[in-house]
Amino acid sequence: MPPTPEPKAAGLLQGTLDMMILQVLALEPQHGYAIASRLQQISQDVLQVQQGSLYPALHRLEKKGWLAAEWKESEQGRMAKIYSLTKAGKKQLAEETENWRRMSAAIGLVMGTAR
Amino acid sequence: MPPTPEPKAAGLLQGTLDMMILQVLALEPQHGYAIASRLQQISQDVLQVQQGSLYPALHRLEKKGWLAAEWKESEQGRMAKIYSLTKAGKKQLAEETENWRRMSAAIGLVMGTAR
DNA sequence: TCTACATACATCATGCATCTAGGTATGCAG
DNA sequence: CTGCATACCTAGATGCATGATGTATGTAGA
Repeated sequence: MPPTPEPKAAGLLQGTLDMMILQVLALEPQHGYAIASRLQQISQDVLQVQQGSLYPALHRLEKKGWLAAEWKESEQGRMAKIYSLTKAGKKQLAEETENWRRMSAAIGLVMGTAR
Repeated sequence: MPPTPEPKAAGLLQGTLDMMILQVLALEPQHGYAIASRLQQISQDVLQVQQGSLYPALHRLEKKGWLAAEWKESEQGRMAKIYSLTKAGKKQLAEETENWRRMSAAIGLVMGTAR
């Protein structure tokens, strides 16, 4: 058998995916597939974004006007849908970030992880 | 109109309620209503646990064997269902706490809140 | 006494984000 | 020509939080 299956980091925290997508796009426009890779990479493999979560999220955000999409060529020389933050998306990101801070701080208080 | 409606701290982070209930009960056995009050108080009013979330969660946790329930008199002199952590619940709490740390740290990395 | 409010439990319908599992298509390495 | 990484997508199931609603009791105040 394999060396030890590794518990495998479970799913995402509900509600944080949208925020993280906005954050990644705030740095630089990206296509979906790349966003997922970035998140996994930045988080050192803790966050694994399933495609079945990713694409619905992108469509959700675009429909709400936080994102704009455009077909372009990716770095690998293929067509890809490049997403970028709209002005409304930037505002939304600020709001969600602030809310995350409040929430995680509150949970920290409960869990005795203050500081 | 009222002085300013106050944005009102939105709901909980999906998946964190179970962990927080376990944590509160790790300090001292409590009945449901008191658990909700504690959480709100400890979090300085950021976390508002709806009864429609609370009681299903308690039943969920009891069914899984993390909690044990017993009818006793509350401090206010009424009958109340007092919940306490089982041994399995203690183990579960440790696991969920560890997972929360990993997750929130990972999100912190993404959001540039490392530290 | 009557009313309102806090305590204390509970369920149901709804909404919604995520996951699993499937599918299409292309380009490149072996 | 086979497999893998890239790149997009959807459908169905699951599971949790919410809002609404319901019951019952004790107590403070009018």
